[in-house]
Amino acid sequence: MRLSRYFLPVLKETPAEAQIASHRYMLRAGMIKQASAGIYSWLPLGWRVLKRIEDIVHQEQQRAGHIPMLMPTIQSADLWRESGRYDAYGPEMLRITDRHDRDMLFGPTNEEMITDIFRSHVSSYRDLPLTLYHIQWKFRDEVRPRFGVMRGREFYMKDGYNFDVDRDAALHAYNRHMVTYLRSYERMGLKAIPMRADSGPIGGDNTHEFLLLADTGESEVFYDSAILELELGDRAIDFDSVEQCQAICDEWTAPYARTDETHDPALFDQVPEDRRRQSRGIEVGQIFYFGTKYSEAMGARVTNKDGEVVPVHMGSHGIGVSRLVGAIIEANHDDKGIIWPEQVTPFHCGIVNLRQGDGDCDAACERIEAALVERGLDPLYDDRDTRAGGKFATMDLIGLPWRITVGPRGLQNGVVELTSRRTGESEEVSIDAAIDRIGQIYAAA
RNA sequence: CGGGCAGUAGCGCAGCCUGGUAGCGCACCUGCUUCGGGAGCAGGGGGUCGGAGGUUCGAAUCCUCUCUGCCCGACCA
Repeated sequence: MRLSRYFLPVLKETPAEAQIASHRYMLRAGMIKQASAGIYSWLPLGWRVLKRIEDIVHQEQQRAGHIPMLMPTIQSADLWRESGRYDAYGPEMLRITDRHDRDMLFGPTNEEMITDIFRSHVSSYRDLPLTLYHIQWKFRDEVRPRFGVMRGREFYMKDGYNFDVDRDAALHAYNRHMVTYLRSYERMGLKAIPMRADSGPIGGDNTHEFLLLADTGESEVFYDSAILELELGDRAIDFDSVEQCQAICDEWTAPYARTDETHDPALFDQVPEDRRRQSRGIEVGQIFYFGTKYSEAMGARVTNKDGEVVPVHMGSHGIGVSRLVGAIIEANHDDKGIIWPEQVTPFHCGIVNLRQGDGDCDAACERIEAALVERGLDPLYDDRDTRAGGKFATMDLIGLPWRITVGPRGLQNGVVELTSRRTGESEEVSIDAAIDRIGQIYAAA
């Protein structure tokens, strides 16, 4: 993509309303524009990151056999009256009336709707296990939205629902989700820690939330630093294997890790002192097993092997996709701007032409751009006729992990500069070597 | 929902106290010079001062109401 033809409205100055780094940088980098409190338009650069996160979530869910679908944003109040949550949810739920004076709502979550779909079409244990999910916009009318997309009213979330014949099967689904979540975060270049949590209004007795360590997090967290060493890597996982999923979950839940809601100082004291950590965290996902809470209320039953009609055991699982964009920035930035992990970066590499209009520089940049595109990568070529300083500042702000700088001085010696946004380290290499290096970096990631 | 603050050009702000018909920086447009970390000079465009009512000869400025946004708290993915 050529910057001169793109839409990247960067701001030199920080809008007054933005308090935390991710919000400031998302506005300044032209990723989002506020539409009203807690509601944002996603401009092209922000949209790219959102989609990359979404892609990873889709891939990891489907790898585990979970089935994608899409439910509407607007729901009928009737379903929510059945579960009893129409009254229980309170003013956080945005209630809408249509032209026929019917009560509607903008969905804050989809347990009722998915349960309705399930009960309409499934009646035998033979059709289980079943896990359906979608990635869709949600709305919660927060009293006080803040921190940009980190705590918006409208937000983009993956929410999945498992249906199983009994508690054991549902607990395997729970474990399976924990594994898919761990892998998803890892693939985004993040260290998210599963922590025992409160179930809140969704209900249920088994729940973990996943927290990203960041100073601006909303939760106080306590953990054993040993958990930071754990890595799934690219190990082969059989998601049908109860034992393997259980083993991975055991591994990740063995070290102490809790939020202030469930913190137990006595247990924490048993962690060796040099490994005790206290910090702040951002919640980027949560998994629940809640048994038959909704299936009983809404009559989602199947006939089991013994011919008995039983309510299905369910769980729900969420990843805050739009929130992750902000959370990743909170965990990856410096005083110049964002530093994207390679796995979610909006463009793989920036190309800075220091002397726009110079035949050699233009040709070299175009050659680099074409070669990277040829390799299936998305470079962002800053071909604007502006000075070097502005181009560097823009690249630093939008945080592309790699930058190839092309100038007349280097070209005379047959080299360009390859710079890491994260370390700031630069090296002078030939054009071909720069292209190869970028290619290799992304082939590995 | 309690407490606080703010709405003046796309963004950041001054002007308001002490009423006299709107200004600065950045951004934008034109020209010339410049060109490896947000250039310089010259010229130019853009605002019914959030909205409604009131006081006054006259309101960005004073008064009343209202809308919107932000911060702290309670709440939350």
